[in-house]
Amino acid sequence: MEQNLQFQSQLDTFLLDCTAASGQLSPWSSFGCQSMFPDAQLTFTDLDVQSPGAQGACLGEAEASSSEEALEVSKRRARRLVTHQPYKVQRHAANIRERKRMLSINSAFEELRCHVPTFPYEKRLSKIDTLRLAIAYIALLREILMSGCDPKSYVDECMKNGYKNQTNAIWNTSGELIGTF
DNA sequence: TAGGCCATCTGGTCCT
DNA sequence: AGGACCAGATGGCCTA
Repeated sequence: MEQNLQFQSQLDTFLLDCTAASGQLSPWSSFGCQSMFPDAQLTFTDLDVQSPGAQGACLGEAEASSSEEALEVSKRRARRLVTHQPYKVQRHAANIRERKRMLSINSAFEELRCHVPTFPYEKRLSKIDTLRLAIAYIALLREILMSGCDPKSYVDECMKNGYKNQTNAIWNTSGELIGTF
C-alpha cells in the first residue's frame, strides 16, 4: 500500500513534469506506449487522417442522415477546428489524465484481488475474473450470514456437497465460474 | 497460430 | 472551458 502511494506520487510528479515541459509534447512513446503519433510535428489535419478513432468519427459524421444532424456535425467539427491550435497539447494532457485514471482503476483491481480468496498456485486473476469472483464471494458471505451457521462448517459443507449459490453460479476459486449469474 | 488479456490513444458525452 | 468517464480501435504479449 505504502509502495503504491509512493509510486503514485512519483508518477504524479513525472506526469506533471511532462505536461509542463514548455507546452511541448513529451516523447511519451519512448516510454513503452505505442503512440499513434510517432511524429510530434503532425498537424491537426494529419491527426484527422491518421487517427483510427478520428476516421471512425468522420465515418459516423458522413453517415449523419438528417440535414439537422449533418448541420450539427459540421458545426461541431468547425468548433473543433477553431479550437485546435492547442489541440495536440490538450490531447496529450487528456491522454496523461486517462492513463492516470486507468492506473487508479488498476490499483483498485489489485486491491480487490487481495480480498478475493484464491489458492497460492493459481495464476493472477484477470480483471473480469476478479469481478466475477468478487461477486460470487460476496454472495457466499451473504449466505453464510443469512444461514446463521458457523462459517467454517458452512464452507466445509459447501466443499463437501459442491457449492451452488442462489444465482446459480458455482463457486470455484480457480476463477472459473461454471454456470451463469 | 489463434485467442485472451491488457495498455494506450482517441473522440464523444456529460458534468462542474 | 476543462476534466472525468466511457467505449471503440489497435497493437503487443502470453499461453494453449
